[in-house]
Amino acid sequence: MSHWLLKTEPAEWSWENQASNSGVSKWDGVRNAQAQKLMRTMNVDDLCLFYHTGKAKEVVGIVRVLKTLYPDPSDASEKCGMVDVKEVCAFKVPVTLAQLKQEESIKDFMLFRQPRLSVVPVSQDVWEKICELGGVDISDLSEVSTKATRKSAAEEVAAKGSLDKSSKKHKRRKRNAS
DNA sequence: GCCAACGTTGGC
DNA sequence: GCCAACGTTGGC
Repeated sequence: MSHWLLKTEPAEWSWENQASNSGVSKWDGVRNAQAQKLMRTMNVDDLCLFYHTGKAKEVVGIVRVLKTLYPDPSDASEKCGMVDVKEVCAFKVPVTLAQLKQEESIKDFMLFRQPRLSVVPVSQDVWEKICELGGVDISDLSEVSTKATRKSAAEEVAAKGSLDKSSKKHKRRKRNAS
């Protein structure tokens, strides 16, 4: 499984927006060729850091890839694709870019070297570090992921109730309020 | 197919 | 608001 960082300008699409609609959304509007190439390699259940650019400049939560790349109808050239993502959890504490830049252990994070790229690969080291800083328990995430992998994402959504029932240890995730 | 000029992104 | 770093466009 791979990890990613997805950037968004909160004025256009924020974590609060993501949390609505059962936390599910299309990640459309990506036009950059390199970002498209990276998105193409995303797999179902890959986990992504949800990053606010602009004034905020901080990682605020985690989303999971629900559907791999498919055509983005908002692209007139019909060449660009998009993925579907679903909210996994919010960070207990947002992790700022300034904070990350001070971390000696993740100096080679691609986010620093290519600040304009809106889809950034995240190494395991960086993933663990950022989740730790955000107050998120990674083992809790792998439980969700492993379970989801057994069924396709579509099935998971459809069979949500039965999944909940059949899993003794299942921890109920926070439903989006608002 | 090169490259200058221009546009865009996003950190500072 | 500025500017560095890219990306894109279009003339040649």
